Amino acid sequence: MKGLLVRIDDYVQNAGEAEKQLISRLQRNPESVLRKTIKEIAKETYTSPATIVRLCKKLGCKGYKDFQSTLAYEVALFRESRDIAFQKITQKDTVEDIIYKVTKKNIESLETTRKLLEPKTITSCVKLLETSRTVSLFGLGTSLLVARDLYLKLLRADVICNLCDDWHAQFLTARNLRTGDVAIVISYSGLTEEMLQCAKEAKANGAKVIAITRAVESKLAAEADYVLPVAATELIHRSGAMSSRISQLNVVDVLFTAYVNRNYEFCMNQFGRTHIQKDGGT
Amino acid sequence: MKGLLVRIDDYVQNAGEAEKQLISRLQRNPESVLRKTIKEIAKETYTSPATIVRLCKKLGCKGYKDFQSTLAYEVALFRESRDIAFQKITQKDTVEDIIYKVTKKNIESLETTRKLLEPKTITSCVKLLETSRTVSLFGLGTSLLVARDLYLKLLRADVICNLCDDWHAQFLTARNLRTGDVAIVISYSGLTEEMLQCAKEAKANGAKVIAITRAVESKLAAEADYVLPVAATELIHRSGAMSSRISQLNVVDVLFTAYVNRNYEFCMNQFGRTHIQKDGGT
DNA sequence: TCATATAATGAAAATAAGTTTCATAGTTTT
DNA sequence: AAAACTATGAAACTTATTTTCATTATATGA
Repeated sequence: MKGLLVRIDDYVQNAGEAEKQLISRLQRNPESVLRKTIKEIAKETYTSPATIVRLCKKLGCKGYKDFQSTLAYEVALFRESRDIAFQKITQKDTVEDIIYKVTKKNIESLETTRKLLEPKTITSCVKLLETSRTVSLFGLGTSLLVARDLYLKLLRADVICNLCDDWHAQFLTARNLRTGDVAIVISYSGLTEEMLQCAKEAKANGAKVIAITRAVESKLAAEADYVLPVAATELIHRSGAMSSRISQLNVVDVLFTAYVNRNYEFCMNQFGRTHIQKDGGT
Repeated sequence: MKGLLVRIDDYVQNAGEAEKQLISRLQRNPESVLRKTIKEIAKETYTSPATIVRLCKKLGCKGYKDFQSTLAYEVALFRESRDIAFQKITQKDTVEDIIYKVTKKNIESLETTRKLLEPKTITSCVKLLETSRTVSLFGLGTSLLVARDLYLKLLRADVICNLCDDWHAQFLTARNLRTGDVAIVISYSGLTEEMLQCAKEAKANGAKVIAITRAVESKLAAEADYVLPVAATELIHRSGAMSSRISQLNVVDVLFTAYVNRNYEFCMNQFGRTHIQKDGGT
């Protein structure tokens, strides 16, 4: 079920005069509604309790009380997510502050990335992975680390894949692609010239291009067949620590998990074969 | 003001018999209280509406209604943060579920890692980085990606550092360490034999060892001079997607940001010199 | 021990809140 | 222009919450 405030917004167009008054009041300050009785709201908006109850029902609630508690829930979540809003790190910050702020920023970035991801796009990408002849990965700098992470995962699932460390080799890989291949190009900014070239080359050769990049101002996004967006975060600090790679890894997790879930039997069998026995992990 | 549930818990000791009944009911399932009337709760607990209202007032609310909405707010926040833990990914999950659950799991892992990090340890590690002759990084598999991330950061800050891709070369590096050097060993499980060997070798040669590893069952933690713990998460899925590397990156962010903050002028100057101009990022 | 003060509690009255019904006025359809 | 429909608020009705007050249990001190 959609959020209540969204439903209110959707309903405006069908609303009568009194209802519009009400909705305007609700939207102006949803939070204060929680502390008011139905009569008070009726008085404020020059409407009647009956109209209010009717509106609540139209919005899918059982009545005014139900409406209030649904709204309370929503407002609580909203407030929580605003809280997170970024506080810059300054030189005055203690180490304790830094731990808190850096982590918060990374969490915020994950939350935002989650909201950007569209299930349909993920599904399309998973299908592409299933049917592709080969999967080639592209990335430089920090994004190369993300590419490597995905590479390790795909390897375990026995997806035929390819990743070169340096750009020249990556470009050659792009040159050799053909119809039926998939290129996954990773670049946070979406502006790295080398990556754009790889994407164009891949496309020109008939391969499908999946980009893992920020949504805004990304030339790469414009080139790609499918875009898996990550939150456009600033630097955490002028230090250059950035949340983008964490969001990118989250996208990789989602994509790969979705892939495994659709190819469960096969993948589980593969994981059994590729599990490194000697220790518990890395 | 403390949370309502905390206040309830504080009050138990002063509570009368009927109130104890009530409190026990409230604590057992706070959420369901939101959907019940005062009479229903009274009946359930063999008490009376009067007693309930009195309790609400003792807890700092204006009455039962006020109590309910305060509780609603709290439950909403609580649910949002607790929800996370128990949800395993199953084959029935839709892609939408996967996006949600994977992200939540990663966020949970960051939250937990934040709680584990001790400011004092970070401070000690930063001091070590400042005074060390060289910093060598150790990691394999996924943890090698984390090591590379830290390597890229240290490079930019002009910290003399060292990272080899393969284990043999890493081991040789450990052999060559001496007093005044720092080894940062990254291993999620803390059980990887190769990493243990590197840590032991480094220590034997007089170098200080910082471990980025999970706190529990980690042999590496026992070897290290300083432990930067990450949350001990399970796999997100049998797929092998794991939150640990994201938590490890978060630790790297914290450590590096703290380092930069203590060496601000110098680092900013360096960043100016090492900034790659041609594009906005990777 | 027993009277008395004190605190805890529930029944029931009083108040307040929310919901439904119904009449009316305005609007659209035929 | 009549009929049907829609939106609305007043008022009746139902339900929920709060307060009052009498009762019971418990502790205190003579």
